[in-house]
Amino acid sequence: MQVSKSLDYAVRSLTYIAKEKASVFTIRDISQKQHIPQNYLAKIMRKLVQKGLLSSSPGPEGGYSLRKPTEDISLKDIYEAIEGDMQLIDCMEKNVVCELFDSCTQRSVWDHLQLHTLTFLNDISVKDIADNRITHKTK
Amino acid sequence: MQVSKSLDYAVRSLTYIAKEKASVFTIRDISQKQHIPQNYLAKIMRKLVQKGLLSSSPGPEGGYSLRKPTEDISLKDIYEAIEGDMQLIDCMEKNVVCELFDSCTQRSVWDHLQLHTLTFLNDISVKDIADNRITHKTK
DNA sequence: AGTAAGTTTTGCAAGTAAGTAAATCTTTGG
DNA sequence: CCAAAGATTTACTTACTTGCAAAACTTACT
Repeated sequence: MQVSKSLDYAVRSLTYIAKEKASVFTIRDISQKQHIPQNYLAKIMRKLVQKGLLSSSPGPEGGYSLRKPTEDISLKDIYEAIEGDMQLIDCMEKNVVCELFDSCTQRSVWDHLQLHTLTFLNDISVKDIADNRITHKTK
Repeated sequence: MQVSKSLDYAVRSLTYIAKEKASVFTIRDISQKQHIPQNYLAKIMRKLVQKGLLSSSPGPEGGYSLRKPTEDISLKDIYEAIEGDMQLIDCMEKNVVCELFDSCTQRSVWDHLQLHTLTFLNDISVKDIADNRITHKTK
């Protein structure tokens, strides 16, 4: 159970963007400041663009910029942009009716953990991180 | 962010053991009943033995048995037996003083999530799962 | 001593995440 | 139109997880 590099890089990049006042950022800038491999970052940014978190434009004066205010971008949004819908485990037999289903008390444990985690991620915005204000409201 | 197969298999196996009344279980039995690849399971069981959750003995009448009551084995114990200490992310530069440390508001987000997750795992025992009683006390 | 039932170890193959390098497309400005 | 600055895409390593197979070790029993 690990947060992937991709997700960490994505959050790191968006937080960087949130902290700076500029409106357009290049891959080179972000990758240098945040120590992220440039071509790898390019792929990550692409996903963020495709999912509508960022817009991009090539050419001089080009780069990436935010599509919405940073308080409206949650960690859950970033997670899903990068990794797709969360699925903490793959059920034993994919796309097949699971023989073990009836006796599977297992499943609900991971479901609970997943719900917990999603709630946690949903409650934190990029702005919260940029402002270093990440006390999670445990309800 | 995924629960590894290894961890899922480990929990599944221990839960199976907790549910049955026998005192000794063979790899073959567990792998057949729980649909877990036999040789892969062997490696997992080995870890559980090394970490003191199970004892094992070869030969006829041999197999694996519990080292302590199932209510005293938490998901956290199993996690740590299989994966080692939880580390949701590897810091940017391993074993090196991180240049970004001062401005790294990132880190504490993952620390919070990790703490959350560990608390969750620590509150659930194998017995809880076997008895299908996994309502987590969100405090 | 020998054999069967078990665990334990070793080696290999496929799939995926992470990283590296280079080529290609797109816009801006002369 | 041309060139430079940028994003985008493609291809190739590297390491790790998962899975598979076989060999090696250990105990109980006859």
